Amino acid sequence: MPPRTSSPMPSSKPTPVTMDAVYTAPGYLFRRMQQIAVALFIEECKAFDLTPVQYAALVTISTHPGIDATRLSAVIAFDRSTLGNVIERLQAKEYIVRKPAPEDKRVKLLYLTKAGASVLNDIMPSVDKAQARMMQPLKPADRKTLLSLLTQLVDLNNEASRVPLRAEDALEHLGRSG
Amino acid sequence: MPPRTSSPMPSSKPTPVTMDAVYTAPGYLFRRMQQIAVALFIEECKAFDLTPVQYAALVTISTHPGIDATRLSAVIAFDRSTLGNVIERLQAKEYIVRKPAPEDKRVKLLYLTKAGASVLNDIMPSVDKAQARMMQPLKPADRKTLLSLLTQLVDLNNEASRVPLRAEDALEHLGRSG
DNA sequence: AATTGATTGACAGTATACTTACAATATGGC
DNA sequence: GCCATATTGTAAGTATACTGTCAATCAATT
Repeated sequence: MPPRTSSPMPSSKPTPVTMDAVYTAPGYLFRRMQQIAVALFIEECKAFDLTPVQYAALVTISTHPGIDATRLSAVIAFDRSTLGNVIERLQAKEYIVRKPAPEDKRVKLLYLTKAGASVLNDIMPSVDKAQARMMQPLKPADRKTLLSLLTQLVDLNNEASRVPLRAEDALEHLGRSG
Repeated sequence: MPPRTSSPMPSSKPTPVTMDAVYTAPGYLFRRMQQIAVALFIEECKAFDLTPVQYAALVTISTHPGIDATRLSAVIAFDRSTLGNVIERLQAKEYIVRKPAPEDKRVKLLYLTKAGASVLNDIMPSVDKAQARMMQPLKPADRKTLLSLLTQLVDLNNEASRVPLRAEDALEHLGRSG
């Protein structure tokens, strides 16, 4: 972060504030891009009535049938409480079912229904289109650079988020790789 | 987006899904980074009880005293409805006041209070620290590259979001630049 | 076996972020 | 001056995204 003024002298006066304090902040730019990403996803996928979060949950349940809610939250770095509502909605749409785990009465295991597998299969091209659209304005080389830096940054900052990604830990017992 | 399988033959079978459908999607990475950015902001600024959105609103009201809610939403690309709640909270904390506009009975103009100006001045170093922390894991050259690409991408995708940034339009009548 | 501590799913509460709708008010064309 | 249209703030409804807390359950230690 560059200093907010070019004044070389310490001063007791309030620092003059400009909109740069917002517009050039990485946090603001990430918020904008997330906003844009969600808007494009919803637009491309409106025929399917699935949100980005619901899509990520469906993908994960598809690749890890029988996963429980807590592990699912760790695998996609969602908040556990938030995920409860997401699961309810997917269940209401009959895209997933919950079965009690026989060996642990606390746990409910998650499985795709036929309708869930079908919608997941059908929505894929639209998801890809949305993902492509948000990167489209950049030159291909710049897209690669951005994606690479973003992947690094998310990985290196993993512990900073309240809900760190714990893919490996969470999936140990399932004997599957994501 | 690369094809999801290497199968050269068309097939009626469902496409096999892997977690790459989530982890390598730019939209997922933007969501993660936003999550991380908010977490770092809250952590660094917890002494001030301000959220990132409330901070951005305060900065804008500070640089554009007498702005109204609709214009404010355009300047920081917030949803107008969402902003209503944000303004209420800032008002409850007595960081801003709303005064009816004399020439238009619909409009309420926004101004910082002394307490608002004070908290904005005081929180700045913590905000800068949070912004620096989220980029810290990258090498300085990579930080610059990422920030540049991100700025370009947000700008070029502006119209894609439901609430495009309209800084200039919104501020024409105020005779100020942000 | 009984207690301690951790885990799981659920719930309440706050804060974004969007949708649609609506009443009050302004504005422009006529 | 009047009327269709647009704007402003507000509200209700949905969906994330987090904070807590809690009861039920399980596991680990004594």
